[in-house]
Amino acid sequence: MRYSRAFIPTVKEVPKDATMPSHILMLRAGYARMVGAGIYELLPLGTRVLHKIEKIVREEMDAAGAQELLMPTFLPGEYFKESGRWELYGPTLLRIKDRKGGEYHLGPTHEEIVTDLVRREVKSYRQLPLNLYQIQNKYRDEPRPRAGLLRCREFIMKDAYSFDVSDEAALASYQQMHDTYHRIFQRLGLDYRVVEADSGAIGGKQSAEFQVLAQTGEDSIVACNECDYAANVEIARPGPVTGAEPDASQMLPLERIETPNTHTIEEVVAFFGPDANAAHTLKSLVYLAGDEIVLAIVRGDHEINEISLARQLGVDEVVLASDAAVKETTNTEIGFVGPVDFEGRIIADPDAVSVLNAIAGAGETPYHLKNVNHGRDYTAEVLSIRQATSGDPCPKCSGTLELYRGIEGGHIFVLGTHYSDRMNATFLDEQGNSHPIVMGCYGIGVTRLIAAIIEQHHDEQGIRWPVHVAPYEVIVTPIGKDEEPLTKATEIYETLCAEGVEALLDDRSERPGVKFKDADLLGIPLRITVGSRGLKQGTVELKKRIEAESEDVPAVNIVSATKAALAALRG
RNA sequence: CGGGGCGUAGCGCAGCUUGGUAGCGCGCACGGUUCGGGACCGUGAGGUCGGAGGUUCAAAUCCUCUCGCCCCGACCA
Repeated sequence: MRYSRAFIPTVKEVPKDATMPSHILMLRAGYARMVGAGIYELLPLGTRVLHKIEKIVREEMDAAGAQELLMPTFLPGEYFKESGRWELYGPTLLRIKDRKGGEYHLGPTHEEIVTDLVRREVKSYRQLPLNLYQIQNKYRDEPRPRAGLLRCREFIMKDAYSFDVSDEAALASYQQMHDTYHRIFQRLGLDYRVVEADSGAIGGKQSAEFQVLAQTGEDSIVACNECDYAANVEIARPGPVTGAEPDASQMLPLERIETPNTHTIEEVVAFFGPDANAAHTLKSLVYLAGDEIVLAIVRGDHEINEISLARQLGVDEVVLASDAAVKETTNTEIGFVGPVDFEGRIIADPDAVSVLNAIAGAGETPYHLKNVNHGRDYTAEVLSIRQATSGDPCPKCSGTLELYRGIEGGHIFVLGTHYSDRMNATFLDEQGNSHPIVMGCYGIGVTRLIAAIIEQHHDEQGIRWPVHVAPYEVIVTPIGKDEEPLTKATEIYETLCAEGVEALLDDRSERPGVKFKDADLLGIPLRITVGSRGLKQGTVELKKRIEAESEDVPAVNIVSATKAALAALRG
């Protein structure tokens, strides 16, 4: 491709609405443009990267025996009604009425549609196992789209569905996808962790997330520094903690202290001065669990795990009470709620119970209590309800957990017969007996991965694509106003193209600085600079985007040197 | 949905407090000088000031409503 004819609208200034590196760079380097909140255009460069990722995904899926198909995105509502997700999905489902008033929606994921296909076409165990996948646009009216391509309302997903005759066979399919995903994520050049995760609204028994490590990620995960344990903090449990009751002989008398304007743990700690720290305080949160009001207590430096709390209380979810509700039920402003004299159910984390002479809200505005002790001043049901965090013991070995931020790039599930039961998808076994088909589903956020790769591969100057996904492998940059560099660069470019190298020729009549800046911004892995200075010695320069220094190469050898450098980058 | 912020030329912004000719930088077009890390000079094109209503002789500016976008939270494969 000749740059002078390419549609690569780069921008010098940082777009106002972008804050994350991948978002900023995709806009600045001309890979994408926004059309609406969570709705993006992929420009030619972005589309080339998309196709590179899709190619890797297809190769690995096909190698695993999965078969690609294409289902519609515009769907009659009946299938989601059949499974119950027409209601369950709520406002996230983008609903449409046709001219006759019929109810339709755009597909957020396709368990129902593929299950319908399979129940119509698959009747016998002889037709199983089966793994069907597609790569297409998905639609979810997210409550809060954000960060460019990381969370969109329209996005491209690879979704695969496996169908098996038994739980054991389904687990084998799941394991195969697990392995396939490892190969895909490795080929994409990503640093990632496979973590245990909550299976959420999709319904299912077992699931694992492929989390791309990035400080800007939305998800928090913990991973052991010694074994392979890793989990989303949504479900991670810290390893054994003592939960020891404080030593009664060291308890100090309770003190009530006026503490105006201390609504957060930080403010409380600041108020009590240098001796206080968050681990010495109790965080009290009022939750609605079904019809019941529950006070949940964790240590001030810990975060509560709402999923864990809900499960142990035996409810679907717990909802943090609104400011008004807290005031109504406790007669206390947010920030001053506490366990002492609280009338109602109190659940406390073991680490909170162990705190000796803690600082806690007094249950009265604007006071806090000093020297609060479990057993003496309040009594709680002790349940592990906090999120795991850095420094916690590993639940599986003697190692220590580390906290990471991650971007959910893929998620695989064992679904069991959740959908096949509801939709009556069955097969006949050797004896002619009917059984529900056992399913699994496997997603990869393809457009999200474009952003995730950039989050891991960039510097101050721009993107640094791994070769396997770069829109072009080489950019040939003639420098200077003379004819020779352009002539020579064109010759090199044409030879590279003929040899199957994906090359971009910067034939624009721009000054060198502009071309270098753009080349770095675009993130092309290799740059060949052709200038009259070098040509006098018969050399051109070869530079890797990920290295600071360039290398002089005799012009006659540049094609083979380029191919060698590409091979080295491919690893 | 709760909290905060922002909508003025393609992009980034000033102007608004105190109503009175719509500005700057980048980009774009043309001419000239330049040419190894986002050059310089000159000329020029380009704006219903997000939208609607109101106050006023007069609204980018004041008031009301509304739409959109971003961030934090809630929520969410």
